Amino acid sequence: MPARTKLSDTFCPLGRTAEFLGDRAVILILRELFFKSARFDAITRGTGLGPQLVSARLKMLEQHDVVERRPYQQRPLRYAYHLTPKGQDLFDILYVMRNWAEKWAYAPQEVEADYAVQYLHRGCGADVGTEIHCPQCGERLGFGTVKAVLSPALARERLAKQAV
Amino acid sequence: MPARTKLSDTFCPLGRTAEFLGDRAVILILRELFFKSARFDAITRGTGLGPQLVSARLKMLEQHDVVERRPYQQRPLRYAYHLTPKGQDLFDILYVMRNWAEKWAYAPQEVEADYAVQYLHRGCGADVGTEIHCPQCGERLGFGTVKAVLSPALARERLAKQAV
DNA sequence: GCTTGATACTATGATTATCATAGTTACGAT
DNA sequence: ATCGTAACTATGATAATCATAGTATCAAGC
Repeated sequence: MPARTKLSDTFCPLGRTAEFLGDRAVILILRELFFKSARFDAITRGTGLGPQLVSARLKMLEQHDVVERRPYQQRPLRYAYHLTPKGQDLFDILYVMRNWAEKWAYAPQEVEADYAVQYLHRGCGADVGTEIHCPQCGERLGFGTVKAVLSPALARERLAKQAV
Repeated sequence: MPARTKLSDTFCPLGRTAEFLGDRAVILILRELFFKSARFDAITRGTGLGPQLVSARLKMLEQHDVVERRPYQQRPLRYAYHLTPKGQDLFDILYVMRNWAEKWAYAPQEVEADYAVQYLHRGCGADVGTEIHCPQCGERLGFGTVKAVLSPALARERLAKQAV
């Protein structure tokens, strides 16, 4: 295909995230990294993707400072991949993706357990469930429960795109 | 390219979400729908994508029961696109994607406002910020704060993939 | 009644991303 | 000296995406 349209120069934060998280390969690679599969072959096997794709994406993620390549042995020299703080903060996104699938996208046969992946909060021991909550009042957040206020710059950008 | 590897028949909920959310076009289209741009041309212009792509993705999302096509006028007959409950529950994912970008992926020039999009909880009025919290103790959730417990089926699947 | 405009798409050909498969490099071990 | 392991790179086929243009249906204006 022709070069895909550039999205990263937008005031919309979601557009910028979509630019590189809107990619099956990236999501799967991040999953492996969160599961502590740090080595190239483990990532390749865990994702089922070809090595060129994995290689290309890891390089890209490294450039974006999401992933860091560190040697884990000297002879022969071998590198493993680790999440940077910026990459670790992507946890929220993968966590919420999991939430949605546990509720809506069922596995082929299902189910021995309530969840395919159960998450327990290390701090208090609670099962964190599949919802997100308001930090102040604790009520469930979701579609319609929040009001979006656009910055002037983003509002202008959106308006311009709708003009004919 | 050859048909891409099928991901949906996995016990991993994240893999199933990645199958169709791991796509720039889908994320952008959902953004427009959450912003109440329901009509085809509004979606096309708002995303900057070609009409064939938008058309193909909307059909796909309709098949997955994420989007619903409803007539908004009779003559000439015209349809608009709306999120189903399943689609509305994707809000959490887009919300958290926005959180990450507000913190890590800056816009070209920045910044007139703290956030490009500020979210206020309709229930209590609070700015919901950019973090997610434990529903029980209210502490911040993130990388390392939760323990993942895999179901037996998913654990077996992961083990099988790592075998040589 | 003929043209213009709006809306919602579909069709075409060029270009590029991804795939499966195989090959490469560097070393350790047998 | 060959085999094995780990981490990739190279190649050619195929499919997805893009820009651009075109189709279909009706309303409204001249």
